[in-house]
Amino acid sequence: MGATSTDMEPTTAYLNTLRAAGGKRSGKRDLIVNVFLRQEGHLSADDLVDLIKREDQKISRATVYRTLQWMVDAGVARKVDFGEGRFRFEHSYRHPRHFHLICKSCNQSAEFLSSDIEALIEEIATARSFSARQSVVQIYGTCERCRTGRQTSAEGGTTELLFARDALRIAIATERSGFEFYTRAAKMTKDGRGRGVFRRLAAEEGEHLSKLESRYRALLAEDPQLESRPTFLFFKGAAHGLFAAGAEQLAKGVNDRQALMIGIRCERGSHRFFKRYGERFEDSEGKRIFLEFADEERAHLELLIREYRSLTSRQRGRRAARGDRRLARA
Amino acid sequence: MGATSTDMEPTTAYLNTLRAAGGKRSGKRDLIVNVFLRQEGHLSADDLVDLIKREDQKISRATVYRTLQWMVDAGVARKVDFGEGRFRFEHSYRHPRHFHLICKSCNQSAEFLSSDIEALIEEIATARSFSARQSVVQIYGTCERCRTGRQTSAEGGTTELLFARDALRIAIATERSGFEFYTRAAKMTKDGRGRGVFRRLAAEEGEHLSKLESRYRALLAEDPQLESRPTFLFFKGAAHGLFAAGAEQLAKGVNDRQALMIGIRCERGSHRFFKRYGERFEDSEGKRIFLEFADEERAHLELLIREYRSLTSRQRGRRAARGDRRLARA
DNA sequence: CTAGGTGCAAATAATTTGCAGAGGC
DNA sequence: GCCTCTGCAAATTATTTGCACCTAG
Repeated sequence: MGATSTDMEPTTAYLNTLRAAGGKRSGKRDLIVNVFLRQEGHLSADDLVDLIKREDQKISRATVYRTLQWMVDAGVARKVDFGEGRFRFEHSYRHPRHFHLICKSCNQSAEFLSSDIEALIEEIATARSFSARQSVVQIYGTCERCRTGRQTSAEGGTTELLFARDALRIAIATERSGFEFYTRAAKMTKDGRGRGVFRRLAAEEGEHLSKLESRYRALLAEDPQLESRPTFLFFKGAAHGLFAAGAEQLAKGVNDRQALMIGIRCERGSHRFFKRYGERFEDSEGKRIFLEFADEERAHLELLIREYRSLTSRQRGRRAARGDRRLARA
Repeated sequence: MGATSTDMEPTTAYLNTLRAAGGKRSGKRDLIVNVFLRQEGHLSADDLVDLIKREDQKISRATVYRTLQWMVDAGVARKVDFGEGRFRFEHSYRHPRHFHLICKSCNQSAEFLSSDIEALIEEIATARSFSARQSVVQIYGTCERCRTGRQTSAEGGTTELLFARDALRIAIATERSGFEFYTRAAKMTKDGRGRGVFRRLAAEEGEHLSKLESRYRALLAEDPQLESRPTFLFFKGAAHGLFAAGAEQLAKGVNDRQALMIGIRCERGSHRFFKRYGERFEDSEGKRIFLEFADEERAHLELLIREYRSLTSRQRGRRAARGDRRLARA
């Protein structure tokens, strides 16, 4: 029913890309694909047949099934199974893989993503030496609306906007703790050159932080209710892991080499996180934010690694010099 | 194919319980249930029909379906959906709810449990004010055997033994860190009475630890390969969370009240964990271990809470006394 | 005797397939 | 003209149901 694609252009462009990729031809397949992409939510094959019938009486159920299969192969659609004894389909355009909350009472389903769960799943697969291609997480139960009767707090909104919002929130939290981390590290580093590196990184993080904050404000302008909508992307590491943990370690007192080490670990962790999610979402604000970020973190990472190498080689040199002196004394 | 129920007695006893609960009568339903319970793994309705046909030619497919439904209602079986377009069934006797690794290549499925994932799922459901009744986690991909061709490291083994093994491992790790925690706490507590409490708890944890260790050895005797089988129950908190985190906090230096507080938090956490998993597994070694444990932790918890109250009331008394003196001076 | 259990065959429901004709390039 | 897509109807697969009959309590 919803049928509100913000604009039609990207859809067409997107389809052309896919048509090329799919390698097959088009006829009224286009009609089916277009109707499908106009919908939002999870359609059963039958739902789609009904919708198509409104525009073309003589379309066959078999064609709809065949087109659905084609869309799945082409990557336009994903087949999802809510245990109803039939499959449903959701489109994947500007819509990353995600998990589901499924209400047994109204049969509606809500979506979420949890980096923490994904990380655990990866760990488990590795521990069992299982090579995971895809995973399904479904929470069955009763949604708020069905339980309380009344409208729930600002449901819905495009996944695209929600993803961008959460991406930005996480990016901001990370930048903030990165900024703190480098500021603190700069204060406690004895080596003059290392101090310079940390200062420079702190400055960069600070600058990027303000850019992100203004981008966040711009995003809020697009949908006044955006801030009150429920979380889509869960990631505990954002605020508490990564740099925050690093900052805690710093507080315990470390030497310059250790500080660099911690910085490297933090940057590597956040680079991985942003890369993973950046790659998941084709052509969207969230993707751009994450990939830019991943790039910046990679640059920092490289800088830190260079600095680490330089520091250890200088230390080795000094140790060698001391050794020479010791030899001379002997 | 497997068909190795360690002993037949518990199955029969179990069925009697259920028959009473189910409220319905038995005929060749018993045959179907028995054949079903003898199998292990995930059977499709059709697999079961084939198996039954071997023992009774004239049994009807419909009866098998009806009995399967009855078993699900009675709690003997669980219906699982691996997205094949049909359902499979697994029995729940001595077999807690769990998650699945599903190999797309050989269609075999392996089981696991992750307390960490479950905790995250609960958190997400709460954040979205969704009341979760049940959740599904499925990892699709390729298993080791299909990938490497050769036999994988000591696969299989009853879920029951695996669960008991992992339950014991976690219990031992927890006791160990609990022991360390209380030993350290006793050392640094100034208040004489509080020190006594911590010492007593340390002694209890130590004693229980050795009991658990001998139980673990006994378990290993039941299946020589047990120790090399893959992990079934994943729980990061076991070693690193709970008491270990508490011990770390202690190391930073705290006063007596704070030490009690930390102890309370740790005991509460482990009590919850053991209760949750203890309740999940009916009539098994794993269940007994976990519930005994939950009980012991609860007792400790109560002791700590009593001590905390007593300490704060004594402090209040002292503060009041100081206040009186101050008033007298004025 | 009577509620529920059982077999058999027919009904559903979701999805797939064979085949002859239509359409794009 | 060739290759693929499409419609239609029949086939397949998984599961359920109506109905007459049977059986345990």
